[in-house]
Amino acid sequence: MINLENFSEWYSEILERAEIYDVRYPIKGCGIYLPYGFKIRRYTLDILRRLLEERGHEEVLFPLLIPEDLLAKEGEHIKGFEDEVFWVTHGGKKPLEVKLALRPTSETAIYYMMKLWIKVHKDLPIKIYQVVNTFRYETKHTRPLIRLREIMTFKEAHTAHATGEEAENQVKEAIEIYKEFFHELGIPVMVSRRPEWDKFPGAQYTVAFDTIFPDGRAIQIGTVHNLGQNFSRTFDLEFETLEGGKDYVYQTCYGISDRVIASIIAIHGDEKGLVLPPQVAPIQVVIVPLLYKGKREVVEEKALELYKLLKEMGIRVEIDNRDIRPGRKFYHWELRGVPVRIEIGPKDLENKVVTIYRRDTEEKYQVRKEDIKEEILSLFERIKENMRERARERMERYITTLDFSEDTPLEEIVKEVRKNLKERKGVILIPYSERVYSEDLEEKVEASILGVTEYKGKKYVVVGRTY
RNA sequence: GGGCCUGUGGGGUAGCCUGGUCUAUCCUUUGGGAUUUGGGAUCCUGAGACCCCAGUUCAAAUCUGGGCAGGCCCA
Repeated sequence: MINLENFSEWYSEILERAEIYDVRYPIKGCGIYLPYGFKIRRYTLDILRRLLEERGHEEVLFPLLIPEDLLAKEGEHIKGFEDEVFWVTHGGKKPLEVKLALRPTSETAIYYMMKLWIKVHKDLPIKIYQVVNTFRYETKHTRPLIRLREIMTFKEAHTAHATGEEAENQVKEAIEIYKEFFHELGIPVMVSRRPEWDKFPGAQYTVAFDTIFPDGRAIQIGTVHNLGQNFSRTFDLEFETLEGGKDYVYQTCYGISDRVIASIIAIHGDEKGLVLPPQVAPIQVVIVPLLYKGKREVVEEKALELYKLLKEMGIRVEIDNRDIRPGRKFYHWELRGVPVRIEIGPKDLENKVVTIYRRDTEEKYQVRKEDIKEEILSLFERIKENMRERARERMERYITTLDFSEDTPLEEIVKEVRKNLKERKGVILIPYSERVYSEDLEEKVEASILGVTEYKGKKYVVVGRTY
């Protein structure tokens, strides 16, 4: 129904037809979350908020504008962003004395304030996060929800700690949170430490989460940074230690963006449209009554009864009462990825059952009326599990492991990697060695080194084309 | 960063080369009505478009320049 061969085309068609995101706003890289898309976003963020708050994070909200001097304070950091900052230069007709940046990210804004908040070790740790829009003046191709000029959803967490060890543990916690988050969404990920040349500007090191899209390109969907004392030194985040001395705080930050929404769509979707994990589906169950003349009222009544039952269970349920043919409704809701559809018709009433259709496997089966409650709950679990498993398998097919020895000539490695990238797409894993782990190799194979990762107990360099 | 291409109702298109026949084609969408309903029904009747600015010309959807927006290829 929708061509899966051309991912790019499939993706834009889904966004439009499933009413997730409207790309037609007249500014490059800026679009609109439509109600349906917005709900997916909200339920996704609900999960993330829950996971963060369970582990002691608190939500805050910082201003969009950052004065130039503040943004420029950390040398390495600003270098990483200066070419892509949007500037507010005027107030009305008057030029501003200090230009104001639309935040490309909020480290500098937040750390300026942290200085006011931190005096002694008892003020630590601080674990805060916010969900905001950020801006990057992208010159390359923008892509809806993947490469935006206005990133509408950026969940950024920032922490400050009394010791390096604590910060290190915080990095681990963040990784755990994100792992759990992606697990909930059924999005398979690879976790790797980014190479020096590709880490977050100003960070000591960066750990990144990547998944692989159906076209075989890798995409970064989460990052965790250990900032050490880089920022705390420039922002003078000094505190009195337990022993009465002075030290600068140790910081971490980690972020998730709109790309998660793009991933939910891309990773699980099929030729019929979206397939949504139940936790983030705006409508979890849709009831389609089959209205034959003469038997209309009975069916409608039973549908309403069922609706009330599910509603009481806290399920997001709707009845589709539109006066169009059932087939049309089926396609409509399948396109939108509704996980479960329940059909009720005269035949079902006779047999005291309902007909259930699950979106992920496209199976249809009957359930006795009295078993519906239990069935739906366990079905949600089965759907989650199945989607996760299927996505994992799909990604595995895009992971190619190559085996080289220390004396394999570099040219041969390059040749093999290029060949495999071309034929198999996805990512190529090369046994770790220093001569391979260099920017030089990226140029030779015309792809990026995502980093170093553990895979099936061995250490590999991960290479792939990225978004 | 360099190169190529495109812009017509909400979406997809025909027309553009060779200006006039355009009151702009077809599919989809959409309002109203009839009929139908276990996988995209049908009929009747309405609605809806030449990206923006300037230029050439008696005349521009069509030609020229610029802007904006989008797509593709190479680094």
